[in-house]
Amino acid sequence: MARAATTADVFNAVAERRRREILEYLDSGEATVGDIVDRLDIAQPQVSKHLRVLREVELVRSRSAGRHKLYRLNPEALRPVLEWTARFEQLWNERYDRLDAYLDDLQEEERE
Amino acid sequence: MARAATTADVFNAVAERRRREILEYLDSGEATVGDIVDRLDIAQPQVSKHLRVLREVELVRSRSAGRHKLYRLNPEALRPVLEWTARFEQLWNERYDRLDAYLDDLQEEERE
DNA sequence: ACATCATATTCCGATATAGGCATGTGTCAA
DNA sequence: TTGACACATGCCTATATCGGAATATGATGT
Repeated sequence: MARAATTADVFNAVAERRRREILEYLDSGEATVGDIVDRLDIAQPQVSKHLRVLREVELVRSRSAGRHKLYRLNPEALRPVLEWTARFEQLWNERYDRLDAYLDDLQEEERE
Repeated sequence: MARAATTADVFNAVAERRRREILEYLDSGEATVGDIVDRLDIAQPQVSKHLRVLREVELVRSRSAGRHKLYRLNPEALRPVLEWTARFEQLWNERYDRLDAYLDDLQEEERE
């Protein structure tokens, strides 16, 4: 047996940097394959392939618009990752703070 | 180029089911390689290999105790995953609820 | 020194990837 | 219909995985 398919689940799909970058970009709204190609400087075929993987795990959805295809993020599909990760949250915060407080801290750090 | 190494970052390390299971098990405290073998029913060599990967990305630490080796979770290393995933959180909740409320809901669901 | 227990490493085979490049499919406009 | 544009797919190579089996390393007790 080899490594699990990238389409096996969201964890595998998201393990790839490029795909994470694509998702981050789509965070700002619908985008065309060409938009992604230009913005992230990835060859068009690879973008299409990555989008295929992301579509298979439901991380993105698409709709056709003329000869373009608009891709949009489906963040719901990331739930399993958040859920799984969050179960360990209390462990790295000895005072068992709530997660939102933790996230607030992160935002403050980013501000500096 | 092939797929990124499993030790390339935490995302890749955590993409593997077995490794996630090992981390979940270690959530309950230090454990021996043998403990993991027994509890998760994975062959010993594969457990050692998985632990190697997890160690390389700092997700676990180890200490020797006689002829045993005790592995413990280092949840800090999961931060990048939580941070990255959390940035999309507001998107899957139209009312922009706080994340802790979201988690509370999850707990209730699990209770049933 | 030796046998034993606990863990790590190596070799193997099967599989699947990501990127590069060429090509196919589909849509629009003249 | 033809050409141009947007996107998808196929083929190829290099690489890295996972599991299984065998073996190596390391510590313990006698």
